Amino acid sequence: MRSSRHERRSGHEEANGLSVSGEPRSTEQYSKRPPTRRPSAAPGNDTGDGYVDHETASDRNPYTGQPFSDLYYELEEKRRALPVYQARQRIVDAVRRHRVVVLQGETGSGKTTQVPRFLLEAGFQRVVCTQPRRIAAVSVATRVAQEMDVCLGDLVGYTIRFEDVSHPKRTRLKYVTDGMLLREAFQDHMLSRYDCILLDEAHERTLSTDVLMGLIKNILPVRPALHVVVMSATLERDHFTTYFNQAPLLDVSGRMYPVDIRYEKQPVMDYIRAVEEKVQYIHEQEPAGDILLFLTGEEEIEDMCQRLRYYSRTVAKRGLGPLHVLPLYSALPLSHQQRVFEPANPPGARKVVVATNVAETSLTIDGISYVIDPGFAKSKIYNPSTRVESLLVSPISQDSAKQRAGRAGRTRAGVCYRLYTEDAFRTELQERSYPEILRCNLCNVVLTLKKLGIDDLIHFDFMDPPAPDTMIRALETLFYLGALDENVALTPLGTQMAEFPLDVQITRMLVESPRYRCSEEAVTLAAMLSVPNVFVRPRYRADEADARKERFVVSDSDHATLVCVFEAFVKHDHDARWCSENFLNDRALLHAVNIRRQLASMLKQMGLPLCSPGIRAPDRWVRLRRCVLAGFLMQTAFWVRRRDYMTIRDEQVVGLHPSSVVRHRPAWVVFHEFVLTTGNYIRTVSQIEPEWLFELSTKYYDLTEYKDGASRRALELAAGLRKMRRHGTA
DNA sequence: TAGGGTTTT
Repeated sequence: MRSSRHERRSGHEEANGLSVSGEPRSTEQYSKRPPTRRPSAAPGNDTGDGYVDHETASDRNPYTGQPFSDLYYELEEKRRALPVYQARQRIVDAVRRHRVVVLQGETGSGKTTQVPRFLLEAGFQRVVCTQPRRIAAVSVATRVAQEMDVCLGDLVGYTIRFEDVSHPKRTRLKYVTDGMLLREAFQDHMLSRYDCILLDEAHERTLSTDVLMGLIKNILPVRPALHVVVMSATLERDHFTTYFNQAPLLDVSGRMYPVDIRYEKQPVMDYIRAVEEKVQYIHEQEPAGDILLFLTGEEEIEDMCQRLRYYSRTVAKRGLGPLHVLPLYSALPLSHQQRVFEPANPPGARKVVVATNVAETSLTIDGISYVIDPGFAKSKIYNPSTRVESLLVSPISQDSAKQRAGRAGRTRAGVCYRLYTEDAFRTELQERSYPEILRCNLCNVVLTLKKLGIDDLIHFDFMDPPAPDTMIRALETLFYLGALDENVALTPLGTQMAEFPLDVQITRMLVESPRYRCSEEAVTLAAMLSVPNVFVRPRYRADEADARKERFVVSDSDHATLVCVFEAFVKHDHDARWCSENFLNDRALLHAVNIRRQLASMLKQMGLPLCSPGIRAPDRWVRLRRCVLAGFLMQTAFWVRRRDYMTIRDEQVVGLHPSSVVRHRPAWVVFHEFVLTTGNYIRTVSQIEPEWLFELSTKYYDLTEYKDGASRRALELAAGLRKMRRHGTA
């Protein structure tokens, strides 16, 4: 096969005047093909319709002119065995014939690695394929480059935050995170670099993919040569085809093994106990095979692991093999996460992976025979009336349950135990999960859309339009932050703010920071506020962890404390051991180092000076606290009683979160976030002086805007105080 | 005086 003679690429496409889009294309355009398609570059056999069939290709790589490597032949064999390979002509034909095609297929069908390549080989000039996760973009691009026997970063590449392994001209197939493609659209509203865009894992409905879909729908009519493929898991629905005006649906079934779904006969009262019993049942009654079970969070998982390890010790006495119990959640150190991919220890033990939703989408563990699905997950919800985002344990969707079940059929036939009744599955679980865009505040989405040149947000064609209240809240916040004007138009400040990959309040703090002469500190803080909590506090060593934290404390500011932690981390050369001794999460801190570097270079590019009062300056933290207030000006609270504060305007009674280092109950604080857990808490707070509020010269603290109430009285008191100080009487 | 699912720019 590989030695068969190939035909030189004929002029077929030019001859019939058809481009891949089925639209006339001038020869001038056609002649702009990159060198890889020159006849001398020896491409594969043209099957007569413009599709190059590498089955009859030569033993020289058409893209490099080099002989193929041994790895190439090995991978080529595997690739041809993929289900999607059989459908390649069908896929190419459909994409040529239609502007948008929806392609469904399970993980394992090979759609992510193969479809973009089919389209490249069919003659598309620049193909981009989005992924929701960085790690997927990297690993898929690497794989495809290997399969095509080309150097990664040349013909095939990837672009993710902090890492661009692509060539501006030579890269013709690029994998990117969805957020990254959205960023690219900031510079190039029409995404004119690409003639083919693939949105992969669209069923996950990430914020960025949703915005991209809306954007692309806008672009399609003005870019007649653009073709789009929306790829998703098979979830039996026509949501995408409807949204894209009856786009054709192709199904590329994956190589899935059957999964036997077993329901409970009666509703389960205590799912934790039911999970434990189900593991015991499987271990004692069912054949060998690893178990994956889903729980909602770290604490639940660590508890369950303890229980199961205890059980494992007891069964050993009864002559049963041991369990190898492994937790899996994203906050777990990477080395611990890796353990779920290793063989069971001792050999022959039954592996039990106790996981959060990471195992539903991000991490795929092969060799699972049993899935236990209690039907719950934590999910973020946003309440626009209180402006609070919170995590809530809630029932999963039918789609999510299907995804979980599928995890048992990846390498062999499996069983999924659903710890709820079949009736509950049909009547109580909603069909789909709420997409992210309906569950979070929209400040950044609005800013992004404005930056993309979309002015009419009301008529923007979201697949699922967000609630009007949420939209209004976002517009209001952006207005007070100075990003939008009275006409809801982007201000110069807003244009600048949209560039930053940060929450809008953090961005505002950052761009204000040179004015407070503390931009060095502000950049550090911005990075620290953008990563997960750096303080580790294991339940059984809580006191020890608290004692260690004391070393970094600046007693009137959690924000300043975070800066101190970061600076200590840098001083200790990013040392992982130092982190673990000090109960700090080194992964989060390293991430903060990267973010800080990126932000500092952005500030420099924008001509915003990096300055600091110096680490010994007595007013260092005062400046930082004022600067935080400049960004988080809508998030202040005043003291009412004991540990209780009241938020300004909304007048919610909130507690100071117990993790705060601020203990002396200052009259006014600025807070980073409002969390709803076992109570209402404000978390990551700093003391502020009330007169700073009026010095912000913002409408937000204009007393005439306040009805008579606690907020007004608190502000009046503060204003009175200000007057008294001015007259030297206080 | 406590709990944070997952991901991205």
